Amino acid sequence: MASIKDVAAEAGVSVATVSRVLNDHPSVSAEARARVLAAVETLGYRPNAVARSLRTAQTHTLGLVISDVMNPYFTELARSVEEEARALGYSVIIGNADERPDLQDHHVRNLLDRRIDGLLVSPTDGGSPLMLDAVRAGTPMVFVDRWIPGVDVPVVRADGQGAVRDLVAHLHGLGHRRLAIIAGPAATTTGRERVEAFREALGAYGLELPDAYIGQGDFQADSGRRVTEGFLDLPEPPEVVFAADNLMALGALDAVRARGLRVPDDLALAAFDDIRWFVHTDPPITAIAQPTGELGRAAVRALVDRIEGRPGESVTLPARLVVRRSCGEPPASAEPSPATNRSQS
Amino acid sequence: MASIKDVAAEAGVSVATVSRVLNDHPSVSAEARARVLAAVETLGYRPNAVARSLRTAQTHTLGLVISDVMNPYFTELARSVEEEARALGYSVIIGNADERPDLQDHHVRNLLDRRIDGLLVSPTDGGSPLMLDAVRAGTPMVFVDRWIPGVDVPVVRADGQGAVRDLVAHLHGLGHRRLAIIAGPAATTTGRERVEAFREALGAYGLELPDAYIGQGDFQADSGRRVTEGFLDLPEPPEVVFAADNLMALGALDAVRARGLRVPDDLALAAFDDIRWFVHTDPPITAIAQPTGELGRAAVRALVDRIEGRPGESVTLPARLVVRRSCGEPPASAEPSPATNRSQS
DNA sequence: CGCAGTCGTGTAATCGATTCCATGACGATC
DNA sequence: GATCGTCATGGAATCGATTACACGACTGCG
Repeated sequence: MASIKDVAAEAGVSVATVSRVLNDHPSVSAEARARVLAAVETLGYRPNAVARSLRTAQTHTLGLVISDVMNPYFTELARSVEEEARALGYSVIIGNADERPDLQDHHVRNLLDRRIDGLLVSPTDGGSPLMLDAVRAGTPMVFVDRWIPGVDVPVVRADGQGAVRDLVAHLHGLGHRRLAIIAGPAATTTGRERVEAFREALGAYGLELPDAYIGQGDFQADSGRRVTEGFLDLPEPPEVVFAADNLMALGALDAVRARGLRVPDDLALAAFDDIRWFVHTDPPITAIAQPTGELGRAAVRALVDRIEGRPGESVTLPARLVVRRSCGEPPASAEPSPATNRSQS
Repeated sequence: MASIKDVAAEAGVSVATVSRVLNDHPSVSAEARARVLAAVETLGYRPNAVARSLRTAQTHTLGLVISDVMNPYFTELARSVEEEARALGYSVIIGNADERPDLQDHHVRNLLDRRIDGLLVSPTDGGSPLMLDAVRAGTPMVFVDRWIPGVDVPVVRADGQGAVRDLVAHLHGLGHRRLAIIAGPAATTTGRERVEAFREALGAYGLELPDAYIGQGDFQADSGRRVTEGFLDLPEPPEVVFAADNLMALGALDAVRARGLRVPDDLALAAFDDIRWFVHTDPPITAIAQPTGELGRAAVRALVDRIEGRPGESVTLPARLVVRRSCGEPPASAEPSPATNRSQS
């Protein structure tokens, strides 16, 4: 593979001149520039990003450590992150933590070793020493979706409180009184917050959220199945299950189906995070939709701001309720088109 | 950030000794080793992967250029690729081509500039000059899922022919005679092959595949919707639509639903690529399942073989039919459990 | 006791870029 | 015509690692 020296030799100039042409520095004669460009062309030369990064101490790369790529919500987040980053001249390296703190640390370490310019994290736990060290060392960082309390890092996330209130209003209106939730890991902010928002919304209707109706999940389908089975085995099972993410909703659906029961007749179901397939499930699933693409883009902008020395601020966007049929009688009118979901709030 | 020089100074040895300790080279005294490790500890030193890569001309990184991350099939592929690569001591950088040749080239160029050790590609088109140049230049490469004919690169893929035959047998047995397909782009091997396999399987039953029953899709949901609408507008619409990937099946479902029609009564539906949600759609969708995880792992092994100087061979694994209810009367027995899908062949 | 071989260590070259500094040519100004 | 500034260019240092080579100390053997 041709190096800058080869180009310099071919063009009959010094490496300094080649470098200047490549970085279009003003003081290069038109003639030298032409000769260099011709040499670049004939040799098929491409600058070595590794060498360049060593010298400039910049990689123009962002790290994205995500809780679980197989979760469509995070897949979409990753996609929007990459798009916005590309638009701003950065590449993205994704690390999939699979909801495992050890894997998360592995990826953070790997990304730091590669000297990425900044880190976007959706933390799987309450903050490992490694992550806290990275923050202390001044690594530009932004949290997205989930965050670690008490750490001075901008957070870009959706606020589900209003939507959860809308959901509970909807459920209450359908006559449901025994409402249960499949929570995410207590170590995550979203795991805790969604339970709190739910409890608070129930309180407004004078309803309780007993411990037996709080199932401990881990944001994976299997835990949704397991928790739902537990709910169904209760002497007084809930009438509604609210899954704190879409994968646990899938598991809940599996569990209900395995018992030969039906949604919503035997058990109503709602989920946090809307995905395209929810329109076509049996029945279509009522969900709380996050502005995922906008979150990803805002997170990248905040991170790049930090990297380039600007403040980089936190952003909170509202989530919204999308009513379908999984909680009971269909809404007044069907969704106008399969492509767009109707919001009720 | 501390460098190897700082460690050397702290430990009172030369940088060479530090490097030897770090790469556990045999000839270092126990005492020097201890002092170096202590210094590494107190400084929180981590080797700079950029500098190391420059010197060793190895990045221990694989590039994965994938057609579309939002497609669950590719998401799963990416996940298994990363897992196997990690097990073999490599990291993976993913580039999402979004089915766009220009984006694909962008990512290939970017990865090449970063001097990745090898490239895993699921080509979106018939092979850009850039990609062909990379092959010619000797970049270790392996194609996965799709490939470019006439290029000497190992291919790891699933063979769907048997499963497509099984599917057509199933459809024929249900009494369907007018079968249509939503094809993928003709520039991709999977786009062409699936049509050919379908045509051939139909032939075995004396059935034709008229041009009107071949819809041109692009592996994205919108095209599935558009093509299905076209089919439904035909004077003699097909009885079955076979979508060449799961996203186009989603689009087909949208289209059928928008007309107020039902699957399978008004139009039967089958898809290439099985995903977890197909169990819970209305109705559950009959699909051809690829051994996705095994494909990803095999592809990484082949690529790493190439990188480390071993041959690196092509692998073809069989896909299998998973019968559900989207084509007509349910199979003899229901799926035994939601977690495992029953194969019929 | 002397010589060869082994072992631990340091010096310095190297990877491929960027960039500071020096130099020479040339034009403008007084 | 001397002086100064600008411009194009090249030489060399530098980033942070790895590694070939040299060297001194020590061991073992004849």
